[in-house]
Amino acid sequence: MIDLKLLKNNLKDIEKKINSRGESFDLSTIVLDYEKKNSLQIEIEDLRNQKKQISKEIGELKKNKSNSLEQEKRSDELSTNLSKLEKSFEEVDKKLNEKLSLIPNIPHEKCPNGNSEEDNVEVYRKEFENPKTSLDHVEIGEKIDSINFDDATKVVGPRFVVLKNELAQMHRALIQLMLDEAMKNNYQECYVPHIVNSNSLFGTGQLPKFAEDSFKIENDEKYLIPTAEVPLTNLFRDKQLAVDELPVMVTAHTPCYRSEAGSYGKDTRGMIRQHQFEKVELVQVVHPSSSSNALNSLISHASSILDMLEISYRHVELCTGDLGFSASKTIDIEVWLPSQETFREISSCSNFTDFQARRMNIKIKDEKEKILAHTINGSGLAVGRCLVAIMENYFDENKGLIVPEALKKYVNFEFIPLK
RNA sequence: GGAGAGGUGGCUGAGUGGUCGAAAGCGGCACCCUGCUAAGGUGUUAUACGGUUUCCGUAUCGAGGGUUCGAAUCCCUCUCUCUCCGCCA
Repeated sequence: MIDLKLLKNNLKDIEKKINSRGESFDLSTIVLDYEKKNSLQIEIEDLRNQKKQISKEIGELKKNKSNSLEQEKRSDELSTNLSKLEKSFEEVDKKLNEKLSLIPNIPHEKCPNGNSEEDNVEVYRKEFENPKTSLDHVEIGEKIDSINFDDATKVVGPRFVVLKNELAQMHRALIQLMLDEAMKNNYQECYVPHIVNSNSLFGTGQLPKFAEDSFKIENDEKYLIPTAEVPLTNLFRDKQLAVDELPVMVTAHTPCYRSEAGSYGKDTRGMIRQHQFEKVELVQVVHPSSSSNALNSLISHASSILDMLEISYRHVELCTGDLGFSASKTIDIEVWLPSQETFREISSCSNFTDFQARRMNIKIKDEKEKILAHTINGSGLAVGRCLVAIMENYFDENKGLIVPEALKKYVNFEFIPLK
């Protein structure tokens, strides 16, 4: 949620920034609604004040056993007027909230302008030498008899996968490695619910606009989580954090469920885009003055996994047109996939400024004042895609899939042989 | 799933129709006093929104509705917590 007062005082500037995302929002009607709401509020409060006074008078009169009919009549009149005004106030307020909750965050000043992925800007690249193969992870999976999409389709449907044998172990080991790394970086490990209520999804910004992206539990206002960002960040909903508790740093491994509505025909091969995947998420709640640095630290925490695994990656700053709804600034970490001869997203690290904090009322208590916190998060990392990256970067066509050095202490084999 | 009890400020806990945004205590903050100081005294201490912004107004006692001139208090619905029983990984 953006700040209404700020919007009112900087309408043109904010409208321009938000519309640089590519969609055209009319923010001036929001400001008009806001002003209308305020003027109604003034009227209503005045009438309520009068009514209160009269009620007090009636109380006094009754105590003295005096007649209070005159006052009761006036109070009735005020009530009639009030209920009319209150009704229109509620309408305006509701309309205003509905509109406001659909407005995305304001992109950061320095966010590169652009319309799509094409306009994202590479800001960093790190390369490692690895064995060369022309096979993609699906073919590699077959060669080591460890990956099966048909079984998954039978059990549930498309966009799921079954992993077996040592590859399934490696998948699990990756989670362990990522959590260990997060804890080394002082994140507190949490085990969190994988189902959340609609308030939580509203808080992080998936609702109301992106309801169709999530799996909803039938006959219940609850959803499977699309990312651990939702339960982790909502741990702090309606909380007031003391300055000396900051920065709050939490992590969790969870499965993530996404309907992938609107991505028909996209990444249909392999396990790049699935309805269910595992992820280790990093979340920070920080003071506004340090959110920019916090994002950088989080990016380096996430990237360190790829440094350890020695797989080439780059950082890409998302342009205004590619930015997610709640984010003000986002750096994607993209990993090298030889089969596609391209870098693919494996983590998305964002600064949400006070946008999520305003939606879920996360505050920081200073000695003097209370201010909204800033929230930061990113994957550290997406496990499925990381496994894909390992498969394609560590496959020796004569030997099998080699276990990256950093992962060896988590499994009891050096490589997965060809079957 | 069945039965019962209960949700009041940072916390404990009074309050069953008016002068209650709410006693008292604890905790916090400010000042004062004081050589036995982990003591004493005084004051202050909720949140949000709005305004003509050192002040004023309105709302908020789990949430929503109702009764009433007037609701923390009465009525209805929902929700959450606790206890007991049942079932169960």
